[in-house]
Amino acid sequence: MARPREFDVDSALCAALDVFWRQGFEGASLTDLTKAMGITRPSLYAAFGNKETLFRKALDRYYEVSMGFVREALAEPRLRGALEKLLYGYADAFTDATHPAGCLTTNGALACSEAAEPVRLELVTRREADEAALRARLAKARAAGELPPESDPAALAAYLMAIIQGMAVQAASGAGRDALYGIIATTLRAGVLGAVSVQTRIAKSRKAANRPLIGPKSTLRNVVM
Amino acid sequence: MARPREFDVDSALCAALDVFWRQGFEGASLTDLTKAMGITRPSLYAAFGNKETLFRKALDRYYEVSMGFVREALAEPRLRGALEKLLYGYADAFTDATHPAGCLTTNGALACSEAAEPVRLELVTRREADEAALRARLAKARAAGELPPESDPAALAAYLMAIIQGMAVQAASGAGRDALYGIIATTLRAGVLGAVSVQTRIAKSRKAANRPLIGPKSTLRNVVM
DNA sequence: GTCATTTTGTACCAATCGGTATGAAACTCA
DNA sequence: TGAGTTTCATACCGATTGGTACAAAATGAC
Repeated sequence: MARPREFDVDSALCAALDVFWRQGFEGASLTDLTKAMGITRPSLYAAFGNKETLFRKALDRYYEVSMGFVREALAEPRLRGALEKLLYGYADAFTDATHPAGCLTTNGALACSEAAEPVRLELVTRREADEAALRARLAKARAAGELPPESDPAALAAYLMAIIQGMAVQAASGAGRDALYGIIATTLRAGVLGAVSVQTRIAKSRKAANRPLIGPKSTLRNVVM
Repeated sequence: MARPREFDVDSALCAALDVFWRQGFEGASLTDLTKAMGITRPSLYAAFGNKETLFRKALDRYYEVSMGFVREALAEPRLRGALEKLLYGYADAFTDATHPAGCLTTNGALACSEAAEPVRLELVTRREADEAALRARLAKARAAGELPPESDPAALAAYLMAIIQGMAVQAASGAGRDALYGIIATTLRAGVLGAVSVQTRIAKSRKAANRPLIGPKSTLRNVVM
């Protein structure tokens, strides 16, 4: 009943996502966007509203596609597996050769002019939601006895998010996948997961001795936790 | 022999620094800058060259003033003291109420348009230099026996820089000083410094037993390192 | 006071910013 | 073959971008 559009909305959005990812919200001009998307300005505005709504749709797509692993990582039954999948998933996403380096959520608008403030706040909200999801997973792990009762899921989540965001910064600075893997290895060896693995060993010895999961604190655990 | 300038170059640069810190290089317009500095555009160009050279001078000042603690932190004789001063110093700088939140080096230009690419590369270089200095300090600590010989200063430096940059992201997102202190506490309790403190305890017991500093590895250290 | 020198404010530059008006082109339905 | 509807390309909008030309104003040297 009318003239059909000559471009694919999905692939155009995908192209816009990459431009925002590489240049940030303010650094991406409409000329950059339309050129990458292969469409004209009026087509962009008819299909996506304006620059800000286009960014929000690109952000949704980013979470669906590139951050899809997060949900399934957190759904892992054991905490150690969940955190490993989570951290390595982020490292892979931040250094995926088919996309710009780093993280859209940190690249998009860490600091910006007053005009882009709504976008910045949206990204802050997303980061907070990511941290909340991780916090919930850690709380669940503590309830399951995978973390000692005196551990603080909020503090651990903030710590892990800092490492993830730090990896995002380093990836945006040119760090390769190997460098990020090294950071994760250090984290897993000496950090929170040290406690987790110790806890796991304790749980195993408890199981072998047929003792309850929740019991007196181990001196070993006190050292690392 | 000529008309004297009516503004103080230093305080004007200080004002420009805060604008760049809050809005990033691209997000700070000349109108924003001149308004904050209290000078006109020709005065700015006469005194500072152009926008990019102004940013570089502001960046130098940032390192001199707000990052001055880094040098003295790394100069601490013991590694534990050095890293504590370093981490808490960054947390304080990122949440100093007299300046914008976060870190100029990450806020300035993580992702940007092609026009700002030289500035972005300058910031990448600065971050690399910061990491190199930390790496050198860790290598010195390993040579002094404060870290086990099999530890990797490069990996540890990348790990610590990730935490620092992650704190910068969270501060820019509105996290307060307490939140950053919590991240540091988690790092010190479970992370690299766990190894350091264990090592220190081992060294102390060695000293008490009048044994050499470098000896067989402790099983305790194997757990956390 | 006069000159040379530098800073100041104003007013401006071309280029680009995000966003649109307009009319031709392309489609479905009748 | 129209009528109706939507997308397309072009050309444009006012506002803002980084950057300057220019002349008045303010100084020290003579």
